Amino acid sequence: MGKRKISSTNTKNRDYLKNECGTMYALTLLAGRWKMTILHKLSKNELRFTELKNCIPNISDRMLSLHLKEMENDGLVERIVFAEVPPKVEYKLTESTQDLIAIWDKLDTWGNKHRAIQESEIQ
Amino acid sequence: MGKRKISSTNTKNRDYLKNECGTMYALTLLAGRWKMTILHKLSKNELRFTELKNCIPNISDRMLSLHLKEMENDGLVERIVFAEVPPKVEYKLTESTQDLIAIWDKLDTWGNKHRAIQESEIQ
DNA sequence: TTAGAAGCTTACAATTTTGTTAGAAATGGG
DNA sequence: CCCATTTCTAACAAAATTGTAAGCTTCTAA
Repeated sequence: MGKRKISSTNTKNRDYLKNECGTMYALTLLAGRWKMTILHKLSKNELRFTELKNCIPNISDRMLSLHLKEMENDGLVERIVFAEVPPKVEYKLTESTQDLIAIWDKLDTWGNKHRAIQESEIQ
Repeated sequence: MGKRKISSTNTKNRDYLKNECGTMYALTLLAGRWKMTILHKLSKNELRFTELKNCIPNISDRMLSLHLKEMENDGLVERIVFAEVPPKVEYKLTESTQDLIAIWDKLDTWGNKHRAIQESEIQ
C-alpha cells in the first residue's frame, strides 16, 4: 500500500497477474483490508471522511486516507471538495463502481452458503 | 499465510471483517496471490501438483503448496491421493466452488470494462 | 488565547505475505 | 549404488501491508 520496490519478483508477479483477466484485475483493485467495507458504506450514500471513520470501527485515519486515495486513483470513488472551513470532503462511488455492487449480492449469497457448509462440516 | 500472531490488532481486524458479510468472507478466502489463478486452472479439469506448477509461470513449490493447503482447509478444493510411487496427487474444485466460477464471469466483464475506462482516462 | 473541528500527512514499528534455496521420502531404472 | 521422479517441507530472507502516535492547517467559538 505504501511504497513498492518495482523491480521485485513480488511486484512483477503482482503485475503479471493483474493483467491475466478481468477478474484478477478487479480483485487487485479491491484487495486492501478495508476497501470493500468502505465501498459498502458508500453504496448507500456519499459520506464525509469523518463519517466513514465513525461508521467503520477500528479503522485508523491513515488507513482510511490511504485506501480512499488509491480507490480514487483506480476510479472506484470520487472525491468532492467543498470550499468551507473547516474542510468538507465527500466521497461517493463512481458510476462504474455501482455496477460492481450488483455483483456483490451474488458473492454475498455464495459466501454465506459456503460458510454454512464449512461450519457444518467442522462439527 | 504462514504463522499469524492471533492477538494482534491486524489479525483482530481481519477476523472482524471476515464476519461482516458473505462478500467479505468470500474475499478473505480468495485473497492469496495465486489462489484465483489456481482455481481458474482447476475449473477446466483436475490437475496434479506438477501440472499446476507447469501451467502457472513463476509460482514456487512453496506458494503452490501453501495455497492449496489453505484452500483445502477452506473447502475450496479437494485433494485426491493415489497410492503410487512416485506419489500422485490430484486437485479438483469442490462443488461449492464451482458455483463461484459463474460469478467470475460477471466480475471478469466488469473488470475488463472498468480497465478500459481507466485506460482511456489516462491519456 | 486556547481549544476544537475536519481532513489529512509523516515517521516509524509491528505483522504478514511472498520468495529462495535446499532437501526429504519412497521406489524403479540403469 | 546412483539417479530421477513427485509432492511436498523447513529455514531463512525480502518485501509489502497494516497499525500507532503525533502533528499540520485554517478558521471559529468560548
